[in-house]
Amino acid sequence: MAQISLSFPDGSVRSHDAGVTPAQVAAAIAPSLAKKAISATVDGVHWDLQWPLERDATITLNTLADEGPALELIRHDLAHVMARAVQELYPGVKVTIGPVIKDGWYYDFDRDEPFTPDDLGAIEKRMREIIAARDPVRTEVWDRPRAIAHYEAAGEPFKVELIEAIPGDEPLRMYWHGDWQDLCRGPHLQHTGQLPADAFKLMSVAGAYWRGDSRNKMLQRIYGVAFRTRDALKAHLTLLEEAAKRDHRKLGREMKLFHMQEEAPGMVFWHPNGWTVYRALEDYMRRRLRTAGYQEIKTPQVVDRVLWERSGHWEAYRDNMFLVEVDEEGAKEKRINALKPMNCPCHVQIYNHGLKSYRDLPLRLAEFGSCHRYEPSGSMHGLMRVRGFTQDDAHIFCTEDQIEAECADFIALLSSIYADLGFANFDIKLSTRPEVRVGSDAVWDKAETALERAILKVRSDYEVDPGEGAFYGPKLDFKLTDAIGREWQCGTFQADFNLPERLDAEYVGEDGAKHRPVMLHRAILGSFERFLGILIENYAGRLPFWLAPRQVVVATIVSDADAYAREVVAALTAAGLRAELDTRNEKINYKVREHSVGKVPVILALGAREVTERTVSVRRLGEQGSRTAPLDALVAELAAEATPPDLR
RNA sequence: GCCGGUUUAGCUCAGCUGGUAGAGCAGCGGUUUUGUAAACCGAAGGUCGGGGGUUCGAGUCCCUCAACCGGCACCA
Repeated sequence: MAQISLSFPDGSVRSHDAGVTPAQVAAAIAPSLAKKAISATVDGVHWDLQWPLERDATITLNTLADEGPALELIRHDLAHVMARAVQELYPGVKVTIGPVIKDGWYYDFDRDEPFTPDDLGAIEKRMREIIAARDPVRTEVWDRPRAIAHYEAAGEPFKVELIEAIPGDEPLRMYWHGDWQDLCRGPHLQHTGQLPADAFKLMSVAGAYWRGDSRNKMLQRIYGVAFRTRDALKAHLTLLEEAAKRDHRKLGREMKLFHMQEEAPGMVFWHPNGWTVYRALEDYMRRRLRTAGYQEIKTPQVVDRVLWERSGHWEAYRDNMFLVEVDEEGAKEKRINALKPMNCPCHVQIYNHGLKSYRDLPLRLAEFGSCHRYEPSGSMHGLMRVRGFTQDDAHIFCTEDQIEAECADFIALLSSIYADLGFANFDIKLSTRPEVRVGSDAVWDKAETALERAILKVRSDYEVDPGEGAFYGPKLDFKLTDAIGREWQCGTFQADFNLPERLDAEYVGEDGAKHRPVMLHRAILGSFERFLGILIENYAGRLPFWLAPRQVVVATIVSDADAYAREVVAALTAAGLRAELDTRNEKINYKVREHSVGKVPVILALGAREVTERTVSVRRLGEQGSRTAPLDALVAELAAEATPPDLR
């Protein structure tokens, strides 16, 4: 029999018969290793202990101590164990897929009855029994007809469909956990006893469409989380609790920032505190855009359908538009208007006024554009996904040759703004040409390269999403993460070869002839609403001083300090600070607690001593103690701190 | 939009198998003048998300609509 040589991480090389399995290799080294091994990594590929090795390779034997492979296997095997538990407890349930995801796994089932929280408990219990049984994991390679026949006989139509979707005549791999069988590419553990019975938890059940398509049947998805140890699981659950405390919907209530109500779903009622933050952010953005060469404009909210017909929105986007019907006296038919869902067509109207020369380009028109979109009811989420929102929108009209420079400038501006606002890290995604598109391949080549090169000027890591671009041009998405780890698109940069054509935008070139400009849609915050939601969560409500709605609360300890407190508030206000007075008949402990909960960054406590000395006792949010400072010095200090980052 | 869950006082929540609603905090009135994360006493506060039905009787059971929460789909 042929020999193969296996190189180990410590540099040693061992010779084995071809076809040897990693399990046998481990056994040849030490019985203890054979026992605790969970998988191998063979030339960088995660390899099942049962899979034969046919040629020379570098090999690492993994144990539960190796976090990466261990977590992957634990989560993957738990998905199988859960599916087995479900089929044992609820005969007739059909299985589909169960992949590993961040922190855990899910498995989608087809069952007529819904799973209840009680069911989750029962399933977990059954899973622990399967783990305690230490059932062996076994694998075999089957050919396609056999696999299909098996699943047809077993009444598992989803599995049949999966097999049929696997390309070519690839052999299929079957896995058994005990007697329970599943189609799976592996790898898996040696036996269920290698699973940590106390380090996983079933979290929730949710609907999910078969193969992610809303035209398909809705299945029931059970989510689980798993780690290597009980402590790691507990740490994860604690993290979730902490994240829940940062939820902007909860903080928005506690900090009296905004509310929403049934009569206007997806619309925000901004309260004084929240609106203060909003305006501080808007003022900042206005300054940044002005210095970056943008001109601010304002366009109508309500626009006749004819413009939306011309722009193409009427055909493509009408279902998402709020329509306004106007019954004009004497008119033959009702006139239909729509609340603008986007600003672009209006911006082109401004561009189209007057003849533009190539010398006018690039022309950057910015608007804090209030838009309304009828979002699906199930997609709304606090401030993150709303029906009425304001974009920090702008459209750059330029030539194809200017795309790259404009994109590079944009990314630089966005990076600087994100940094000012506390986001050093964000993800960039480049979406390239889809199947159905407008514009020549030459133009797409040019635009995609321009975007790519612009990114590379700033950083090397970005994700490419082939085919996910808009039909009118390639785009960049800039994503930030919320408290619960969900990603939200904020910034965007989209090249558009379509709208200038549809709305007949042109400029006179150097050659005296008329040309079509390219239109670049771009936003940095995305929407003020979403961005504020993310800001609140990112800072857990403790906004930077310059953005804090109430920067200082002046709280009296005794009523004899009331007059002086009013004087202190006046001094702070005169220095441009947002200060509030609290002379209520309450103990200082009470006031400190209440304003701390309200996330006020600075509390000034005033008692008899401060009145006499003309000082203030300063307590910073999050700090335990306090310090005493002369009033004038403190006012100057805070005024400096309140300066927005771009004015420092 | 789809699946599941939830909706009781301003907020957080209790209310078992149907017998006509309860707590803490907040708010209000009073006492207290207080030194850095909740002083004390008192009175009050709810058509139990909307509508319909079953029943002698519905917060509780059924239907329906809505909003919200978690997913899925959507986010040209």
